[in-house]
Order: sequence, then structure tokens, then C-alpha cells
Amino acid sequence: MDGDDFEIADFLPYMLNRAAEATGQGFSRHYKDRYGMLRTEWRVLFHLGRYGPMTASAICARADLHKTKVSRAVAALESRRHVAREVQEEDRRNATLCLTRSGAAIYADLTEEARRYDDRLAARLTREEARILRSCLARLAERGT
Amino acid sequence: MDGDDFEIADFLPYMLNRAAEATGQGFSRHYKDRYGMLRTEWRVLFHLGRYGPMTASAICARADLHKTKVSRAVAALESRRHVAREVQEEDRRNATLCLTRSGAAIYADLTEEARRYDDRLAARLTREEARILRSCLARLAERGT
DNA sequence: GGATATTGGTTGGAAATGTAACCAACAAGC
DNA sequence: GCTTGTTGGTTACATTTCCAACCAATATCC
Repeated sequence: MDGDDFEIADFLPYMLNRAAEATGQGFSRHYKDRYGMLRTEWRVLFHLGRYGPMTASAICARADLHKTKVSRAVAALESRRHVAREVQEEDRRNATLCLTRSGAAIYADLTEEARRYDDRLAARLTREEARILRSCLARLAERGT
Repeated sequence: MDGDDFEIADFLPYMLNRAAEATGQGFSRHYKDRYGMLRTEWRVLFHLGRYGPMTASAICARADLHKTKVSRAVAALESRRHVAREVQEEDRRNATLCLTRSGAAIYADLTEEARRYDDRLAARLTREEARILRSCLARLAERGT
């Protein structure tokens, strides 16, 4: 069409998107097929399991998720009794969320899967490449530009 | 919660997702705010601009997009007169799509923006890191595991 | 020359997401 | 104590996306 050689295949947002989609979809069967969870739900569950009980807004901040997404994910997890909420007495707007026994079991299972999955992905890269990749991704994830 | 130290922050699908979202959102204002386009539309437009006229299914294959997304994106672009379709006589199911003059102008503009945007992103990395990053992303984008 | 696939593409309805408006609990100003 | 603002969180509605069914044109089989 024109003389230049800009390839969308080399456009970083596009490459990142493809890689994210391919790897994310590969892992999704673990939480989707096995537990009927959505990605946001898995993410919320993970944060509670990894960092312990916290409020919804703390999850928003840590996971960089919008509060409506967290609200809905928590509602779904709660309805399936994977998380429980306890309203705080000193400020009744806040509710501390935590995993129930079944939530903790799922967390343990999925975390183990995630570790294995991550290892399989990293196996496509050399150790040094993986290190650089993570470092680049962390920088690119910062907003701005 | 338990004794291990698996960090979701190091889980590759998660890191990829964050980086893809951050960079993708940064660029979206160019096609969204300026032309009211959706990401899929920009992608379709790009493919037609970069690789020349082709059928919808060719776009599906090249861009790795589902046919319903392409169908709707084409419909939207067509209604704004940025692409035109020409039914092929030898097989009337097929229609060759191509950019109109206005579509080509948008392509030229957005391509130029994309190049600049990509440069700004790459500026956060050394030349060698950028090379390795692209190489890793290409490998991770391959399905399977 | 029909029945039966197959293919290119569209459409309809359910699920998910984004945005903004909303509500209830608390905090501050006066 | 009563208006005014903030904050944590939910809800409503519009927009997107996903999946499956669909339609029309061609190819295939007999």
C-alpha cells in the first residue's frame, strides 16, 4: 500500500496483547472449567489467598482492578461460599474479606497449577531471557506516555 | 496464608496482561477519541492498509480474530465509509475489502502515531532488551502448553 | 439434477464490561 | 444538629463480546 515497512506484528501493544491472550487463555481452563470462575474472580481469590484478608478497595489497589469488577467478583465468590465478608465495627462501610475453607482449597490448587504453568511458559525461554522479559514487562506496565 | 512465596506479580500471564492493558490503553485514545473506532476496527483497518485488499476471512487468519468480530468491525468501518466491499463474481460469497480514501488517510495517520508510540515505549528499554522482549513475546504468543 | 456438505459471512441472545449514577456510613464546617 | 463533602461499595444501563444458530452460494455425491 505504501513504501514503508512498519509491521503491526512488531507493534508492542499488539505483541503484548497476543502473548497475554494466548497465555491467559491457556491457563483459564484451570479456573474456568474446574471451578466455573471468571478471570477477575481468580484474581481476587488469589489476592486474598496470597496477601491475607483485606477490604475490597485494598484489592482494587493491589490488583489494579476497577471497584465494580471487584464488587461483582466478590459477590460471585461469596455466593459460592468461597469468600466471607465481615463488616468492621469501627467503620461499617468497610468489610474485611477472607477466604473460606473451600476458597483456601481452591487457592492452594490454582496456585500450584499456576506455578507449573508458569514453569512451562518459562521453559520456552532461557533463564536470562525470562529475567529480562519480566523486567521489561514491569516497566511497560507502568502507565504514562 | 501459607509458607510459599509465589507472587502473582511474577506470574507471566498476569504480567503480560498488565503490560498489554497499560500500553494498549495508552494508544487507544488515538483511534478511539480521534476516530471513534474500536480496537478491532483499528486492527482490521490496519491489516487492510498494510497488506492491501483481502477478504474478511483472510483478515481473520492474519489478525487472529474471530469472524464475528471482523464481520462487525467491517460493518462499522463500512458504514462510516472507511472501507468498501466488492463482491467477487467468480464466488459471490466472497467480498474483497479495501480502504476508501478516508480509510487510507486514517491508516496513514494512525500508523504514524503507532510508530511514534512504539518508539516511546521502546525508549523505556535498551535496544538489546527490546530485541529480546519481542523475541520472547513471539514465542509466548504461540498457542500450546 | 437434486439431496447433502462445506464455506464465507451475518445475526440473535446471553454473558461480561465500562461508565456513571447512586446509597449508606462517616467526617467536617458551622 | 444540620447541611455539605467523602468514601466504600453496589446498581442500572449502554456497549462489547462470546457462542451458537443461521443464511446464502458453491462444491460434492449419487
